[in-house]
Amino acid sequence: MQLHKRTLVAKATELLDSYGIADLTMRRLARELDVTPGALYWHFANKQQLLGAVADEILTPACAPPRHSDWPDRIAEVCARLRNALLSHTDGAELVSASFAAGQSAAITEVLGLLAAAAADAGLHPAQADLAARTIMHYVLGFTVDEQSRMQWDAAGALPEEQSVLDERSDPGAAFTFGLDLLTDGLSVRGGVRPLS
Amino acid sequence: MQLHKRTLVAKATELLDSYGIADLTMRRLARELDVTPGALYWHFANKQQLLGAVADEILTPACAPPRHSDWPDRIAEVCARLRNALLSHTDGAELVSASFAAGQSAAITEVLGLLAAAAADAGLHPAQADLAARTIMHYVLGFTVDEQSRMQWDAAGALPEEQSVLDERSDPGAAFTFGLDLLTDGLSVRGGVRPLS
DNA sequence: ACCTGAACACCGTTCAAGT
DNA sequence: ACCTGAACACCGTTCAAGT
Repeated sequence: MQLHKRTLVAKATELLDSYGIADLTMRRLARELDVTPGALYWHFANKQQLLGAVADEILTPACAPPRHSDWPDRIAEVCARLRNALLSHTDGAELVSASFAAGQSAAITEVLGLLAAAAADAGLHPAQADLAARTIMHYVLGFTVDEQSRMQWDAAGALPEEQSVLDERSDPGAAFTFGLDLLTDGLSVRGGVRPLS
Repeated sequence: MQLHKRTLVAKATELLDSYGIADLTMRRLARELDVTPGALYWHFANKQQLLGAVADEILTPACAPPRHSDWPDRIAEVCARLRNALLSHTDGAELVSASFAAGQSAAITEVLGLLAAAAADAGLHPAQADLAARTIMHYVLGFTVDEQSRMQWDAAGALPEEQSVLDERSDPGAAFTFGLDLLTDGLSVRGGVRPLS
């Protein structure tokens, strides 16, 4: 049976979910597909490109058109979807972060577009809106890489167990929202278009 | 002559500056020091730990006590020093970013402390100040990784050459300041302590 | 205490040659 | 067009044994 880009990406995503990014190697992927390592290079020029395709796969849910019309809600919605997408795959944040840095994912560019549009609605000039979008993206990726590495570290080791108060320190969701609100507040100051609240 | 941690770190930094992070391998470092790869593992438990020590070396200039007393100036000062430190070594941002994610650098913790103190002066509660510090750190690292990869990409290839206007799009320094101001504005909104201007 | 020798178990990538 | 075979040039880490 013939090999296709999509079967490659599907199996790669499966490997990622089961064993993590360290074990997502070209050789292992080839073995799992019962082909020679060289075969993969007919479909992808190199590993970076393959990882970019996996990043696109992971980010599909985050690319859907936002439901909210108010710009602060739209930013919150896109970022929440982004974080959820990253968290639903083992080492998802790390993989997407690497693909972002390498500029290998079309889906990341799409998400950046959604964020830039929201920033423009906040009143920023196009060039500033682009910068703001990248800033938000860096925040979400950085935060989620942190969060996920802690999660996976805790899942294997001993963790202090059950805090009584659910403040920003113990609840990652609250911490995420806090940092995002910091940026959103900054946007409304610089853009001049304040949120409805 | 005996091997010491500091000679190891010094040679590793030298390798980084000359050939980049991809060529900073344990085997190459050993070769350059005229020892067997195994010798390195007497001084460092693993590669991550060695890279953490290099990150500490890189970040030394960023750990100096800030000169400014006003909190927004202090944040700007620390972040500018941080960015400069990263930019003065090949792949410096990438290396420190990795050590941050791995939690292997004491110097990063120190810088986080400086930022958290400034955020507290802006009027945030301690837990919030810690989160704000991490948010700023994610921004600076993410931005500088981007900037540096573009720099090094341009240095080897063809670049469009000389924009006439020095706006945020063409001037990395202005873009950096813009994103940082976004966060600083957010801090003053949430903290209630507005900057002097 | 500090290092060597030698191995273990891998990597990404290329490319002539086959079908 | 698509894949195999086989190589090239490497990795990080471990550990008995030497000094």
